Amino acid sequence: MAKSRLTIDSEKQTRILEAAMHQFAHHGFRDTKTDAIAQAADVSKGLIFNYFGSKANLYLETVRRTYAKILKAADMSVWQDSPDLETMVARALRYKIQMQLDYPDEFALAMQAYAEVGNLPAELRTKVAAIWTTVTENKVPDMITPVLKRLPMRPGIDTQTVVNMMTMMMNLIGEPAKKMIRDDPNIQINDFDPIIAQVLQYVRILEYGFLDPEDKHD
Amino acid sequence: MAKSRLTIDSEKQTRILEAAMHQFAHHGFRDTKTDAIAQAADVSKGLIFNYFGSKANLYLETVRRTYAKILKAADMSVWQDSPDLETMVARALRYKIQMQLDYPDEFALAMQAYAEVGNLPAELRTKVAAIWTTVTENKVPDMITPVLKRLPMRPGIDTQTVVNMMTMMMNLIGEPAKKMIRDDPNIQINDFDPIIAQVLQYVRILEYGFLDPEDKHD
Amino acid sequence: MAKSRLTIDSEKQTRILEAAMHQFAHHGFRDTKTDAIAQAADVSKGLIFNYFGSKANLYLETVRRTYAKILKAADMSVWQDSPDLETMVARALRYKIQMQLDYPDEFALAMQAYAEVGNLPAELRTKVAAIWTTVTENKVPDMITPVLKRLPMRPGIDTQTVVNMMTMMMNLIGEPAKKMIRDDPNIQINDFDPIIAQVLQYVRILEYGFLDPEDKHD
Amino acid sequence: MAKSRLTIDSEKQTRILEAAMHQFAHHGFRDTKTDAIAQAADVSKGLIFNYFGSKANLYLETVRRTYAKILKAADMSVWQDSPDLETMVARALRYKIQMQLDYPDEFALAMQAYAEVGNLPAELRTKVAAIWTTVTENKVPDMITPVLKRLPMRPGIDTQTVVNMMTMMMNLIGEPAKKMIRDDPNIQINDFDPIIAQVLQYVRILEYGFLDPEDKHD
DNA sequence: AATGAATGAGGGTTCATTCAT
DNA sequence: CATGAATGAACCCTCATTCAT
Repeated sequence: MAKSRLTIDSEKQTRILEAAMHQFAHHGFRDTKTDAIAQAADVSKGLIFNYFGSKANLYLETVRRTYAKILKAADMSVWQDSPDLETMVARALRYKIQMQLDYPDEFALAMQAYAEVGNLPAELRTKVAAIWTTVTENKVPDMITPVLKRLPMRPGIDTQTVVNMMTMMMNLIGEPAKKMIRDDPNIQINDFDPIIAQVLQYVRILEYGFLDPEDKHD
Repeated sequence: MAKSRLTIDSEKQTRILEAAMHQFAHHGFRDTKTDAIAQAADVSKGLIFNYFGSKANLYLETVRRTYAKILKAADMSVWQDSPDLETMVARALRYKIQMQLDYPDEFALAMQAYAEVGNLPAELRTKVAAIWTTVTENKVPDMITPVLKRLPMRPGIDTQTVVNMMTMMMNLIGEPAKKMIRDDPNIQINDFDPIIAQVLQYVRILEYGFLDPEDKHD
Repeated sequence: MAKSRLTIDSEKQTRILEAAMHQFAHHGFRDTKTDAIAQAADVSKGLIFNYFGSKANLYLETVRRTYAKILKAADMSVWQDSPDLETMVARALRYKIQMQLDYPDEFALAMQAYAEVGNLPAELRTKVAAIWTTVTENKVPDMITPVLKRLPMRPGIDTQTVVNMMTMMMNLIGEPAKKMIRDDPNIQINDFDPIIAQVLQYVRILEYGFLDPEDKHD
Repeated sequence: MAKSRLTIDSEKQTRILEAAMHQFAHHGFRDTKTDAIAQAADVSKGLIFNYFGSKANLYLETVRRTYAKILKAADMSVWQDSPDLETMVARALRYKIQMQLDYPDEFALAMQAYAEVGNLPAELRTKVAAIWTTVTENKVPDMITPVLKRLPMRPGIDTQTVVNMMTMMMNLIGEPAKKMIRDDPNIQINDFDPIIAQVLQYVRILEYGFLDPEDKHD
């Protein structure tokens, strides 16, 4: 029978996870030192290993919980009942950026983790990838499809394809937003209007195409 | 008169660069050990330093040459005179995948290097970024704009925006293609038809939009 | 609150410093291996770096403390109130040799450090030289001048010149004494009488000259 | 029967020894790289090992020949028939400095070798020390004794003691002279007058003592 | 004989992990 | 349970020495 190894002081555990999130987000897995995490969490280095077993496992747990936290905090319903697609996109993006402002470390880690999957030690890589799969497949509800369903699609268009493209476009803001937040931590939500507008342009092209239908050339 | 430095056995140099390419591509900079490269290249560790000075410099040189090799091999003209946009995209993608089949390690490294720039040691990061800049700014011709120029654009559409979107769509195949090649090294070019078809769907949506123009709803 | 650095086990620290002193004294900076120090101190190599940061810094610290230790132990007053110069010199030399017997490694390191300053890596050289300067300028009192002041100097003789010569003569015993101690670790203080007598001869010549004043030749 | 291993190109051998002398003189044994010697001698690194077997042996040979060269060049008779001791010392010092100007590398090596004996690898140390012993015991003629013999010595004064002291005093100029030459390679012999004068002061004290014989105090 | 490319043992340093207290 | 001092495997890089040509 497995004994319940350890009594965990969840306050300390939280401090560790938060410190880990911050460090991993900013330095990546390899360049984050357990020393730094321990110091930031005001906890002994030993405790980290007591609680999480290894640096790799701490990383895993940190990533897992970070995704969970983001998903939990996200209230996707906000933009459910938008009058049209562009309004929905605009709302969704504003909401997403707002979350990025509210949870900068969480988002930074999520993006960092996603970016560095390829660099992780093989075993860790697999597990992180697994988290990613689980999250996107089971947890993130598709908010786009319902909206699309209410729109008249051109015959022959596969809805899933459109969803994919929409998703890509909406994910584009993540990186520049991170940069903007890093450069000016006091930035306001309205400062992101230009990049939102850019995405809206993309969306408009998705809707109507870039070709001129009037032009009957050849 | 004393020679400036060192006579280089280009066969060994090639072996080193190839081994380095392979290792860096699969483990990234930090997790690649000079020992492993030496062993893979069937060369002593010392020689690597004789030839390249440092691990960082070997990485740099490997990346530099890999980009150069890819660019040199790429004959962008192939799809220049396509009858229409979709044909061009199809040809371009087939060509790109063919190259990825011909140069799997090169592409893997290129993608890996691009992905891990953010995690490199500061000094190295700068230099790799510089390579990237040089390559994209000076070497890679924009093959899309000329084709677009011959097409009737809807009023109000910014060409650059369309180019960006087209580029994104065309870059999508890289990652899945890498995976497919890794999973089955004997894969044939035709096996990629489905993902090419997928991209073509994306392109068609970019051209015509996904909304049905006939449907005058509300 | 987090401690600034590291709790130091001063017993281990002492062992390290002693081992370092011994090794550096006998092999010099370059040829002393941190491995050897660790082994001699019965401590892991890592700990040396935890405590001292680098081999160079360990050297510096070892030299610094060695000088301090010698100076602290030295009670210069012993020979202050000697009836005459030769008695003072004899007492000073016996005292110095006694110290060399009590602190053989310390003296060996002091001499080695002094001798190898010129061969140290540039940065280290500067710092060791600085220690040397501090010690001689601020710590070592000039015991000779006061005694000389009480003696009638021949007109035209510069006191500083005499002090220099006296110092040289008194420093002569260091090297042979070290050798004698190394050859026979159980050597007694009286065994050094001959070399002390030798120095006294030198001193007597300094005092009275070697020329016969009676001989009015040509 | 030992075969005469190798035909030696004595021109190359000379170049090697000269380069070695220069390098060893300026960087010491450990910090001199065989690469640097080979390059300076315009000879392959391999040849050095063919001719001298090892770096240590090259060092030994270089030191040996350097001492021999200095001794051979020195014409000690120059100051033999001086009217008095001080004139002899002055002449000897000027001559010595002149040689130091003529053979800067040789003297620099001699001094460096003497200074770094303690730092040499054990085996090498022994051999270098042996050279030193041989040279001083068998080769350097005592130029001072004859002069002293013509002077009236105070009763009870041991001639050898005086010789030792005279030698010390005369060796003092070596180090400052080296420094001066290094600082200004175009320095002239007369520029050394001050330090020669200083030594003469020392000599005068040796002759007459620093005590005032007139002062019958207490 | 001469070359210099190639070797690889070793050295200083880092840092995840352990374990005695 | 918590600590953090201690460990030591690993890693990059240097350079004397070798040896095929």
